Amino acid sequence: MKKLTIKDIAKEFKVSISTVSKALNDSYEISQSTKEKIQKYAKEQNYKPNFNALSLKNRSTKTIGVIIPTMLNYFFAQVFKGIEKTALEKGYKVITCISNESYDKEVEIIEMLSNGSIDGFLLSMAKQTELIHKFDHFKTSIEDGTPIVMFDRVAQSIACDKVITDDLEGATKTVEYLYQKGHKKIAFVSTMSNLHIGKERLKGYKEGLKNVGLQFNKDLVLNVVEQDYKKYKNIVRPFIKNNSIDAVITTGESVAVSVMKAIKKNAQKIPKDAAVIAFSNGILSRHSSPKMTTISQHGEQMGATAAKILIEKLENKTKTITTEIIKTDLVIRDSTRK
Amino acid sequence: MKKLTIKDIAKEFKVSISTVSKALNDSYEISQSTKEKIQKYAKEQNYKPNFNALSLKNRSTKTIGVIIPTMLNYFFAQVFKGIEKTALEKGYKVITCISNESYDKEVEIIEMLSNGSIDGFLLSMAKQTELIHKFDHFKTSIEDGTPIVMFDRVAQSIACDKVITDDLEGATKTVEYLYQKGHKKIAFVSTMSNLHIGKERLKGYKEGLKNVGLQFNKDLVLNVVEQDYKKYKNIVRPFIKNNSIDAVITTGESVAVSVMKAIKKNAQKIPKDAAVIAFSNGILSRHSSPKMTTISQHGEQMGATAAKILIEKLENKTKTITTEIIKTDLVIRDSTRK
DNA sequence: TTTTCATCTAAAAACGTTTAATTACGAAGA
DNA sequence: TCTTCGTAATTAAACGTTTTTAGATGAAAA
Repeated sequence: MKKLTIKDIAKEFKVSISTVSKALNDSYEISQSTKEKIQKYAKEQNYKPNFNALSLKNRSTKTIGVIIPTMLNYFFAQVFKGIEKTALEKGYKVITCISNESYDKEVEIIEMLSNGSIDGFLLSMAKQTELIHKFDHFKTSIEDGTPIVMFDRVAQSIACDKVITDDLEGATKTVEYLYQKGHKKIAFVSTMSNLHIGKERLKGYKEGLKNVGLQFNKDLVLNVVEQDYKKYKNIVRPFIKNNSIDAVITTGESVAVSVMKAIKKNAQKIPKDAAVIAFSNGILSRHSSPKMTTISQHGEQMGATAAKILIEKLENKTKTITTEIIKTDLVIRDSTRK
Repeated sequence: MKKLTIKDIAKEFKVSISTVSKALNDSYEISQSTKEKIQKYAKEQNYKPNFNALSLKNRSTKTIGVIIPTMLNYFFAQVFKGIEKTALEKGYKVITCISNESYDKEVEIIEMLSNGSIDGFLLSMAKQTELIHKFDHFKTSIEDGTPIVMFDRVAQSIACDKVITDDLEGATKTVEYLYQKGHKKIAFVSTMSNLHIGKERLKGYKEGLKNVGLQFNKDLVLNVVEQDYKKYKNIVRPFIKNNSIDAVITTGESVAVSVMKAIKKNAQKIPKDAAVIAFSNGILSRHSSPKMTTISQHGEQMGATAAKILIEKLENKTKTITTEIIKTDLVIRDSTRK
């Protein structure tokens, strides 16, 4: 019933607790016979060293704090999968908290976990935090000796390890790909124009246009606010109707679905008359009709990389600060010409 | 830099550590003046009692272990959201592990966390566990004093608290609803015929038929294996083609999309000629065309309920074992007649 | 026989807390 | 004056480990 401790084992064999501890750790100081019987007994009784006692002693919890804006998003869920898997492989547990895109929640979580619960943080900023640009909580944590590795939505000005996707190049390459397939009027629809990664994608779009010799036309850029996906239609439809577009790049799959509907409504065939490509990792793109060509982001790899970097830092294998860039992939499906 | 401890504060004021401890806990044994100056200082210096020391002393970690089959699933992600939110509100942290539907992983996780890392478990069984029907790891954990609350995929034979959805009634009501809208040939497509909840849904379907006086016809039941969603088409299309169906209930949204496509292919209009209703919480149903009518499962509420039950148990407010049933809701969208 | 050494085991301190038991000291009551 | 009491503080033990330091025993060396 009650958990077995080293003390109980000591009593069982009428030896001191230090003998038991050393026996279990296979110390040279302990005779073979003693070690054997103690180890055998411990195994039989399923003895497990108490986690809190160990953490207290070692001043290390083998636990990582993860702060993620939401889990109701395929990309972040993928990142989390990568984190959890890698952490477990390396013997680390994961305490996961959801910031819900709120700055206050983020601060609260960091506060709460800064009492020796965890060895380091893995986090992606809340939207609100990025908008109001308040990063003191991150700085404090790092200064207090709790390292942070940021992923996807990172704070430029904070000196810490980062893992990001190559949003810029992803967009650039996509424009080039579309141009190569014969598209000339390529639109860009963004649901994250206020976020850094949104800006990067736009920048990449412009760069792509320049690379292929197309003129940038601000009328072909549409910014919609995320969340109210039901309203996408009202904004997207006129945009498609009023511009004779032959390709659209979107920053997310949800709005891409709206775009596809609008294109069809506009009596254009996909991909014959107009192609659609979305930044996405979701399931929507795989089930839409036609199935969507996407710029895929390798969320799991991002999570795994971030976890690896943090753990190496915690185990003092690295001193330097790095920014790892995860490449995007163009996954060709049926919303683009063959 | 280094974390402030009670000892440091004691040194600062040249008092004993117990005085500091009592002062911080506002004990009557300590004079007002001493309490004030110590509390003030602690606040200024942002003192936080060490988590591991506390856990060791109190034999309670205020931490919950969550074992979830996957996060790449909107329903489970919703459940997790509910868990995390409720836990945090009640001052609990959450260590989250993904079983990936694997029995071995599940066992490994329970082993790993059974060293005083957590006070209790919140879990939904891996598919494999349910199939091979091996529940000893659950039993052991409970016997060793670590309570478990199971959600959604629960082990009938284990005596512990459970939170489930009313799959049976959800299906029954749906059949009745469809009948009332004039449907007579109602099919049932399952992606989880081997899981208990799958069986419940089938049972509910049959019951519904009986209630409205329709004959059960096994030809109208289609079982497909989950996962290979790309292959759904090959199985679903002939099924739709060969049976003159006027309504379909599916256990998931992914296969429902296939069903809808097959119906269209079969030159039937949705919902005029055939209606489709899926058990689902996902985003697919909200973005499909037509938008799907669903039996919605309240994942967040399920998570919140499970967390609440576990925490009450941990804080000794409850002794009894309960099974909480979360009702489903029929969310009417455009794949059913008005 | 005494010293020295090797081998094994035990005691004690430490990690950061809380709390029961104890002490110190001055004021009030006898 | 002596006892009793109340207040404010300290000491010590405990939670479960690891690790440093110390001790015991017996055999080999002198």
